Amino acid sequence: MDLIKNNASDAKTGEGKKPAHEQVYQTLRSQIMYGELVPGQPVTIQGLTDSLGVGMTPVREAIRRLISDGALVFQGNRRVSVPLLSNTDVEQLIFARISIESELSRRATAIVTPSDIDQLEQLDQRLDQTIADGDVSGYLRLNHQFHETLYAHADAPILNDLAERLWLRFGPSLRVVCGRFGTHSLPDRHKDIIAALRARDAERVAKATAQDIEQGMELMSDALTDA
Amino acid sequence: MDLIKNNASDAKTGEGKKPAHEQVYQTLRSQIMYGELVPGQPVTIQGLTDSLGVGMTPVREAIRRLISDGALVFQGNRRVSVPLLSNTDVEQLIFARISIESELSRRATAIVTPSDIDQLEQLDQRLDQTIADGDVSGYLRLNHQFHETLYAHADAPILNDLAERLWLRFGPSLRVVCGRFGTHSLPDRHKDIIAALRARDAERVAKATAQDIEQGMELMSDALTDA
DNA sequence: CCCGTCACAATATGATCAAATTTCGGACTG
DNA sequence: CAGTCCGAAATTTGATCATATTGTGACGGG
Repeated sequence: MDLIKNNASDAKTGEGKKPAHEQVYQTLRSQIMYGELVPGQPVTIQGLTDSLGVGMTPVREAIRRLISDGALVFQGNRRVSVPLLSNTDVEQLIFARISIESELSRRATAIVTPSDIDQLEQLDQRLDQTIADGDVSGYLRLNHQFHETLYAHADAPILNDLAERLWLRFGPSLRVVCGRFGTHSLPDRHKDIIAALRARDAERVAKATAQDIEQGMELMSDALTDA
Repeated sequence: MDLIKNNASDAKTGEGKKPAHEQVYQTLRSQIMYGELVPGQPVTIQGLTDSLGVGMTPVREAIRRLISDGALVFQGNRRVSVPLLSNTDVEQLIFARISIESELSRRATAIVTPSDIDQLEQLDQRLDQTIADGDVSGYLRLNHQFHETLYAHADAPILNDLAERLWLRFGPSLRVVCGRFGTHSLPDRHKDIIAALRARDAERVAKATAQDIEQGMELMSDALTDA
């Protein structure tokens, strides 16, 4: 919330000078992706201008962008909310994720360096820790970071973009599942992925990725059906 | 409860019920998709406010949305333009289109009614006419409409959304290809698709769709390489 | 050739208008 | 007499615009 005023102060850090609408977008995107906003929860422009302390134009732009991303939906007349996934939605997401992300894994296999793989392994170890601790937020962030890091090495920006879009769609619902079942039931095929990466076996990497996705998503599907 | 009220005030566009930012989005989207804006061409906010006769807020929102769609790109410093596809871009688009759109075709096969198929055939006949006439704009619109109509019967909004996004990306470049080579060299696997639909052979429909996509996209790839 | 100044375009805010939902009051019915 | 239903006013929210501010790039002078 203080991210608006510090334009002048942290100009020396070299990181700043992002426009406000970009910051609002990043903030909201993170809140949605990691489930700080509950599915079905309404989102109002004026509420956000108030809570974020910026004018309405940047908020409007960020919301439009997130709607286009599928991270927010246009609920009837002039009302937006975090989407609630139906069973058919989840089923489509499973197909799309497996298609796109398996390919990203496959492409990354030939490109990653051994040190990249080490970095992934480190991420996975921290991920295991969050699972052991029951740290849902940490799990969501690190799980995403693991996949994001892997896919970043595929050198395929368009496919990457599609994958990001898919993650934005199921992020909020994944949080709900974790909140209900805890982290212990979560699947983790990451060790298979890492081993296959070391072996430079692209098909095995793709297969492990597909399994990781399928298990996680079907868990989500079951939980949503139950609700 | 929704009585139709005629807004006689808006004389410029002639119709009135959608918000302005939505109209701006649709207009720009259409111009980009059907190649009325050339790839690489810069797009300015003020230019659009002037030419479209609306304030800048709606224009800004529309542009953000189109950037998120991948239909426009953020060229460095506060400048946006229609994207120019590289070879690796096209190659990724081929993969994604075949993955997603083949599945849409597959799903549509079980759902389409005979009259739906007749409608598709009618579209395809009009499409042939545009090819014979060398009518590039008509070809682009009808070709898109053919696929859109087919996919609409797949009852898979999320996959549909992904497909639309992909079309937005290659639309402008497709126009360039047609402008260079004319319409006669364009592939048309639509008759295979229609025949397979009538036979209710989902795999054959998917295969024909994949071939239609691959031929068209590779033609585009060649043309871009040549340039 | 470098630096300062000027101009233009984009960003951001607040005000204003329109629409919709909600709430409150009254009337009608059981 | 009480409960419910309908309608109008009020509040809340969204949409648009006009305007001020800021940053960037270009042009000209030193």
